[in-house]
Amino acid sequence: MWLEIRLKPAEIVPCGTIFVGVHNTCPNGTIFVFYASPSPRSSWIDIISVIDSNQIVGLRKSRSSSSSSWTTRAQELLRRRLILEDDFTWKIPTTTTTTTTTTSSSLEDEAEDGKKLLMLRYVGGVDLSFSKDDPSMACAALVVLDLQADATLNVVYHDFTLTHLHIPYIPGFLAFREAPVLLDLLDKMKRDSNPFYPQVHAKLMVPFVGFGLACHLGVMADLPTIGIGKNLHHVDGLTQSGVRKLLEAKENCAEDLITLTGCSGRVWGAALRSTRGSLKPVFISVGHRISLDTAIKVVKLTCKYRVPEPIRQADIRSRSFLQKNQGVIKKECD
DNA sequence: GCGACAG
DNA sequence: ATCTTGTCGC
Repeated sequence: MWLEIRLKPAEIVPCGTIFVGVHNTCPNGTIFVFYASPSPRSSWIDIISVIDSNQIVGLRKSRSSSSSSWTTRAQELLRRRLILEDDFTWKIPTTTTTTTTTTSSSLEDEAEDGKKLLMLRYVGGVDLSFSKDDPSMACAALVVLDLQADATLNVVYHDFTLTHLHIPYIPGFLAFREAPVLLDLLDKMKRDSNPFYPQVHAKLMVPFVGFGLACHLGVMADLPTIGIGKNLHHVDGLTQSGVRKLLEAKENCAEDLITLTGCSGRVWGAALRSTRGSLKPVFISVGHRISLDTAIKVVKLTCKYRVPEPIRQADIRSRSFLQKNQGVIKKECD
């Protein structure tokens, strides 16, 4: 539900559009406010808390003390709930190189306290594709892959939503644009009690930054999440060319992996050359309820190609679904 | 201060 | 993100 206010040039400079409303990326008791300025650089997003119907508190984004990036109050509220350590009940399969038919490559294992530990099996992935003709039209995809012992990475579930996105892309605020429809897809799957729902022994992979989409979705859906980026969002002194240089320097090292530490000393994630042939790395960050080390292990397990398979499949399938169906949608609108 | 910036 | 053509290599 949205209230859209179009401002006249006299009211604010530069003039733009303010959206106010409830939003499924909002913590309870809060309202989403989004100002889309003609210049994306000066757009902002925030969530305000509601005291009663007439009073509101809190406003505007604030400068994060730990880095050079901007965060909103919304992101700060969600960050309080973020868990940065492993917090799940499953076990990670051994890497493919060591899976020499361990006769009982068992799907269960005994934990120290006697509890059964399930092997990680269902890994989710999400992505959005956009229409060329109508940039506001998008197809969101959720896929779940089966991470069997033979590592075939079969897609066992997929679902799509065609939608219109009224919130523009602003670096640092991607989650406000893409999280709502992805949360809907997850909710639908959970409501249906789908056996492949990536809840207990699974993960969802999404692009990231700071408190980015992966963290945002992870907290909102209460799922362990990993952030995957094909490009690096430049924060805290980190640049893609800088990372490239570091990787070149490590050219002959065994591990094609570097930790991304910003000028502030904060560790933002890792850059990994996931395929032997790829010069360009993928960028990994923790989302929710997972450590960076574990996140990297899971990414390695799901990399048939440069981009981890859950993300790749979500990307491919969302694009083809959009191309098959946007014509149908257009006809309906006539 | 300005510019850089996931998709 | 989106649009392309060809091209190289297994």
